[in-house]
Amino acid sequence: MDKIKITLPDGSVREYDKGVTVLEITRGISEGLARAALGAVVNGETLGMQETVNEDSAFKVVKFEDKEGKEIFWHTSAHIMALAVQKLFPGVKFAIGPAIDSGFYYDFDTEHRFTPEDLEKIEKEMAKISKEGHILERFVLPKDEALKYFKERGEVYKVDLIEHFPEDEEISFYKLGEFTDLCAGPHLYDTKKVKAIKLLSIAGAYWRGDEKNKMLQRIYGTTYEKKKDLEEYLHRLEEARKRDHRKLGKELDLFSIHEEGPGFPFFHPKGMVLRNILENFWREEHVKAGYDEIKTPLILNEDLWHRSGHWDHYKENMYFTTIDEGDYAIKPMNCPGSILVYKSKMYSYRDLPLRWGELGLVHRHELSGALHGLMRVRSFTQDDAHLFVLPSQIKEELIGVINLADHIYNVFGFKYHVELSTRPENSMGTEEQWEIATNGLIEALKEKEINYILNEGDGAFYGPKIDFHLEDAIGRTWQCGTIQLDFQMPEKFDMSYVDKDNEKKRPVMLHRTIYGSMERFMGILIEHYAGKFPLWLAPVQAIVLPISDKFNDYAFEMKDAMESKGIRVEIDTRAEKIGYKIREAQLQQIPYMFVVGEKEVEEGTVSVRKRDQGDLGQKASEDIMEQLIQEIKNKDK
RNA sequence: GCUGGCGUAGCUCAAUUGGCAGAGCAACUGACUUGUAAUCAGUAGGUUGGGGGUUCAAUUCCUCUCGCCAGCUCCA
Repeated sequence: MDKIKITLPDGSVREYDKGVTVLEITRGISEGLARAALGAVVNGETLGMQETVNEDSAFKVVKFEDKEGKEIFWHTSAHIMALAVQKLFPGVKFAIGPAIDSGFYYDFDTEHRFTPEDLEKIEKEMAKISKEGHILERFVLPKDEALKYFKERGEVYKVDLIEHFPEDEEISFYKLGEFTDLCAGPHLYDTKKVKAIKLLSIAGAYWRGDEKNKMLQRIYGTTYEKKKDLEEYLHRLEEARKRDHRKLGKELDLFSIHEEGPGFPFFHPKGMVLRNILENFWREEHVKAGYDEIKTPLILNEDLWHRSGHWDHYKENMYFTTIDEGDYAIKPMNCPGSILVYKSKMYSYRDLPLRWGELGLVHRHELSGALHGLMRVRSFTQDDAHLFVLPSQIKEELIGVINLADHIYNVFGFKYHVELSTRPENSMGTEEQWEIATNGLIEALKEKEINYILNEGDGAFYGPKIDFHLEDAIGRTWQCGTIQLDFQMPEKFDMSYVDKDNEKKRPVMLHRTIYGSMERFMGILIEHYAGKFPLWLAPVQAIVLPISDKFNDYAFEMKDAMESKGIRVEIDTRAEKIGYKIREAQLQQIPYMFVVGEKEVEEGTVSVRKRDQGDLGQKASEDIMEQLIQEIKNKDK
């Protein structure tokens, strides 16, 4: 294996395997202060670092994988930005400034309103700081001295942070020029590497993320060592903007959202073709997986929502109405409806598990600022299902749902990861019930050998959940599927089945979605494919393009032949040149274009042109299309 | 909801210190009858998101309101 040679400041040379990024080398010094190991050289290049060190250790090399290396780079960049802001805007108070996925931010508290012009000024100042090559120096203070340090300087946010630290902990600081920050590190050795700098945006953010706290001003930025890498990143941002489903939804005429109904999307004919394909596919897969389908009403009386707990836990997100002086609510979730279906008769243990799917339209009053195209709306159709199972069937049924989700995501070529959310503060039920439910989910995940991220306290009010987060083509993730294990609703609604021993017993309820919602899933699909849908999803699969109107009759013949085979085909008979028609068909991302002119009429064929770029996919209709093309071409042979 | 920014033709965007609202594409009409990413000519299209105010005069300044965008919070 390739080795990296590192020359340490004392002249000694060490070798490390390639493939790890060695960013930090530390050296112990006296007086309880840690200082930079000066000038470690890796493959001829000076590296830097800072890290906690005790007096005994001569050197400590901390190896970072790529991701952590970037974090360090951006974290140092945040400090550079803070120093620049301190210089340009004296009196600014500092909150926090971490690295994030693709850069960093810092939260500031100041009367001054940052403007785009300010960002340019700050960028310039940062470049200057970078060039000057300041060293980041680390030192520690006991808690009381650390508090005193920031109190004297009026840094209320730093004081607030330190007050939450344990009493006996040493507080670590990093000093960069005139800017000294509370910071655990680690950092780059100096500022020289931060060469390509771009501040991206200004936004509001609450202190500690709590909307009751003061709103601070957050500046987002990103930095790279090489200008080329920054340009590549900005290019990727631009590409992401190009595949924004709100833009493509308009261009491809799939859906629209109007001022008359913020958060209530309208689906156009082509959008409905896509939506219906998704629904049909969903139904086919659920029949195979042993599901039945139900449908429950949108409006149900208020009393039901009191019983379900939604009144106490979800009221602020619900819409209400009055009918004949009675109080009603528009459903924000489908479960109570499903429960009423269950309660309409008696069940034997032999009837369970019941798996009831429902494409259920729900309405939720989301905050106006949260609305986002199809991804976050106020009315949406969940591809919901409720499973009523014996306690002994929990694990098996959970695994069944996980398998179904995995299968469906694979068809679309989505990668995904799973997150587990546990009991929130404002929830129903006993500690014991929550533990059993949470362990049930963990066991199913273990059995499937699925790694997951834990979100403490993020569960639904009636039970813990696992969420499936899908990754789109450019690496962003979106929460779609969810599985929730619920002991509360069956109890609230006194649900039962009759067991072997002739005793009435309580079923367990599973809530789950796979697409999540038709709307969000469509939004993700549009961005995932950048509008270049695989053939089986394309709203228009083919278009017939006559060279001139002399060939219209033949073109219609071809169109009819394809339609009779179930192909979604259009025809463009306008008096335009063929180049113009092809350009339009290409912009509409139509997978197949069939050009017909004199030659084709004579030979009884069509000339096939495939859409540029975009995988036509492997599912279903691909075969039919190819077969059809062959049939037309071989017609007279 | 909060902080900041933005709303001009169906779309993408112009309009100097407040001084006659414009262009390209799309649409429509006509000509052209076309061979693989934009044929030519013409026509029409606007209470400048909405209300109120300042002014001789408001797309421009002030104010309220609605919507959109980014972020926070929240979430399928």
